[in-house]
Amino acid sequence: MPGEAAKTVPPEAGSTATRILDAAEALFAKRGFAGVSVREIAGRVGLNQASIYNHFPSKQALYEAVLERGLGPITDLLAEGKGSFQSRDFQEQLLERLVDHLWRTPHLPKLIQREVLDGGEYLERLVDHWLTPIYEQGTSAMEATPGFVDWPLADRPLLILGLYHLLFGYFTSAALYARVLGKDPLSPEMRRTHLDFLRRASDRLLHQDVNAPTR
Amino acid sequence: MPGEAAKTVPPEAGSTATRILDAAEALFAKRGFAGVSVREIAGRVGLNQASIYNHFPSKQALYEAVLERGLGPITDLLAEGKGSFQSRDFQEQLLERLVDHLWRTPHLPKLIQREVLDGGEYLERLVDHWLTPIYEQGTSAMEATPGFVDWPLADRPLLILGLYHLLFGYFTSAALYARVLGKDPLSPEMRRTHLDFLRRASDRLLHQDVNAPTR
Amino acid sequence: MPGEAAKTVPPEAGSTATRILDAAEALFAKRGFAGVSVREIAGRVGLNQASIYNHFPSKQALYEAVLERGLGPITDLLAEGKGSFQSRDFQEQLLERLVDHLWRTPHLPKLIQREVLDGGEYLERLVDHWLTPIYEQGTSAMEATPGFVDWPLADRPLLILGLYHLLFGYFTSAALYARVLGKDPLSPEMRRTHLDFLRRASDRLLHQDVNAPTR
Amino acid sequence: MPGEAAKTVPPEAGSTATRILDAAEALFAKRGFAGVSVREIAGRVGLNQASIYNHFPSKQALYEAVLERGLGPITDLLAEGKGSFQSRDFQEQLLERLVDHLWRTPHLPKLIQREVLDGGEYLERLVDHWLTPIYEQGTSAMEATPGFVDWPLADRPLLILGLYHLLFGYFTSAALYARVLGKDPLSPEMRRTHLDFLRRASDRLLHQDVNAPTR
DNA sequence: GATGAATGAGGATTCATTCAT
DNA sequence: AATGAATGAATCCTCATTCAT
Repeated sequence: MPGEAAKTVPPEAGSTATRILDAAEALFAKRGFAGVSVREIAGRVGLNQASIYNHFPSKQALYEAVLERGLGPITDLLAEGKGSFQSRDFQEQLLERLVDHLWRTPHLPKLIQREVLDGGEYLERLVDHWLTPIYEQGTSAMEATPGFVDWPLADRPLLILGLYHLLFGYFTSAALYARVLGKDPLSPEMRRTHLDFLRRASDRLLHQDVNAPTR
Repeated sequence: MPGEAAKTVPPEAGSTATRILDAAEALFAKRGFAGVSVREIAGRVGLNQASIYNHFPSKQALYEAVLERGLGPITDLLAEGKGSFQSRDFQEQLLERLVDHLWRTPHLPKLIQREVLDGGEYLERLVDHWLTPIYEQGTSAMEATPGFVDWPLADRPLLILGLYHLLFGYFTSAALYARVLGKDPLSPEMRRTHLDFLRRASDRLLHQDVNAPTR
Repeated sequence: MPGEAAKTVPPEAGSTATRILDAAEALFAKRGFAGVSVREIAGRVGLNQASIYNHFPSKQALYEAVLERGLGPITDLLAEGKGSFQSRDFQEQLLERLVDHLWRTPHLPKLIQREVLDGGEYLERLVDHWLTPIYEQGTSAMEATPGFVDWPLADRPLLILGLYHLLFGYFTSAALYARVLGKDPLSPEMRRTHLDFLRRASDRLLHQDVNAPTR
Repeated sequence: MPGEAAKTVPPEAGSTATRILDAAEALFAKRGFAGVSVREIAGRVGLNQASIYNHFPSKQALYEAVLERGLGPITDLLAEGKGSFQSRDFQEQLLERLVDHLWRTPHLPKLIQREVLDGGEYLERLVDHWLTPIYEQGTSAMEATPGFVDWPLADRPLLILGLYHLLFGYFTSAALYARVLGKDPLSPEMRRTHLDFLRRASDRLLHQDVNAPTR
């Protein structure tokens, strides 16, 4: 998108390590691990290249610190309501809070999507240790949701991941949305539209008593 | 990152240029433009790095050739039925043919997603020259679909892009699916499940007479 | 010693790889592995830094190639007369040929001494595979030499290694000799003196009927 | 290279400066000036790299302090008996005291040998100001030793330097000895063997009435 | 006296690209 | 069409050193 002109992280914005993480997060999200040089990250923070290594032992470690920092709140969010997935209210609330968080950290979905595309090993750990438990618990909780059990068993995992794509896709494909919609998808006024759409879509997919034949 | 099992493109598989494109497609899909070196592509084809330049003038040009080759059939597919989006039969058929094509070229969605994440300028051209016209025509055609006009005006673009994510996400996130499902998402037996799921999901989103209050 | 002004290996002197080896040998001998940069080696050969890597995969590999090339002839020399150490004539001849070789490759002893000082692993392989067998065979052959068996058993290994130091020390300490002697120790006229000295010294240590009390 | 077993200089062992010197001596001996980083020296002493500069103005100065501290006692030893070289008793005694000193500071010969190999300028000063006078005085004193004057004039400097190699070589090549002898050359039980050998060897080279034809 | 952070210079190595063969 | 060799620029990272705290 616009304004590629080297934005600098303002010097007052938190500790040096935090400012490095901020700059790295933005850059890794925009161009991926291989597409970003340590020099560039340092430049954004107004540091010499070598100074990065006073805060992080390697580019890889910095990358992982970025992921860690970004993913923590999300897995927390999910883990938090471990026992209450079956309540529709909770589901609504969770959706709202997730959307909220993503709107505040729009780099995050891109980072995750890049990690997923790479099949990176960090993803592996994340999925195994955090997501799978939550996923399984969530799934079993959903068994109580009428609209969910309408779906064939085999489709249910795809449905859940589909919901994930519906949610994350908006951010990972912001560039595409911008082009197609003709307006900035991250503008404040799009936020409500986005949430409304997600509510409606998940409603149709999850909470409807469906007798309609698939054809 | 892992899984480097040096697959070589077999010498008999088409012209040298084609074999280069094949190797490049797989690698660019897996690791992105910046994450792949010309040397590595050449290695996969059993060529010296210099030889690549007998077939493509630059790495960038090779990358674009890969995109061109991959995207052509898809835009053709879409452009083909320019006038007939309003028929539900056609929509069903289009979905089936798209899924078909993607199953045959599973690298493609990854390439596209990377392009989208990068906000690459190639994407720009593609969207402006090809997708936007089709998108607009498709949208206006869909106005005849009852399940579609149930959606608020503002949501409709999001819905269409959401369908895109539902479809493409399966491939872009193959690594995630593999981990979560515990089985190879590209195995032949998953194919039908995937198509079934897509049918059911688009059905619910598009073709249902919905009176259910969104809450 | 004199003339530190970047001597360049003349372009006509053999293949590029050989010229790299020559330059590297001289530099590694003079300043050790860590004290020499690839850039400097390349500079001496009149090459760009990167070009070195067209001929050797790494600095370490280049270093080992230098050792290999230098040590080969010496171990060959030793291995050659495997069965004939007991003949005094052969011993004389061996000494002469060794001295000859070292005078032609005066960098070599320095390289070896540096490797010995480092306790490098290359030395390990060399000693175990090449030197130890020769050493053992040589030792047992010497049992027939009267002047040798005069030495207490425990001293014999030290004696052999002492002879090695007498021989190699002249080259490893060339700088010291230059300073102390006040003349270039590698000048042609010193060569005979050196050989004479070695003959006389080994004679006294090895071939004398000694009854003199050690004190 | 191997054997990095991070030995730390114990905190109680003397003043900080001394502990730095100890750590630096061991490391410089093992890997040479260029092969050791200030960070590593600091690490061994349990200090931050910057702290080194509270005690020594530069890496180079630290290196020279190490040499100074190590070489002082040796040149003292030699200078001490300036007038009494001609006595055989003194020679014996000197040898014993030298060996003694070296066994207590086995890093020293390695440091010296590295300096010699480098042809370092510190060596230059050392040789010119200290060694040459002693060497000349020693030589002229030896003129009274019958076994010495048996040697041709031209050989005599080589003989003296040869004795030096016999003595120092044991320490500079400790790694080689370890490998060839199959036991630790610095173990206490080797000490006597070593001294005995040196006595016997210098005896044969220096104190024998030799009529035996060199052949 | 100790240290965390900063930095310019330089370390080895890889990059995409060119060119003569 | 293929390649070995060459190269300038860039890669990540380490170096010795400085300085404010």
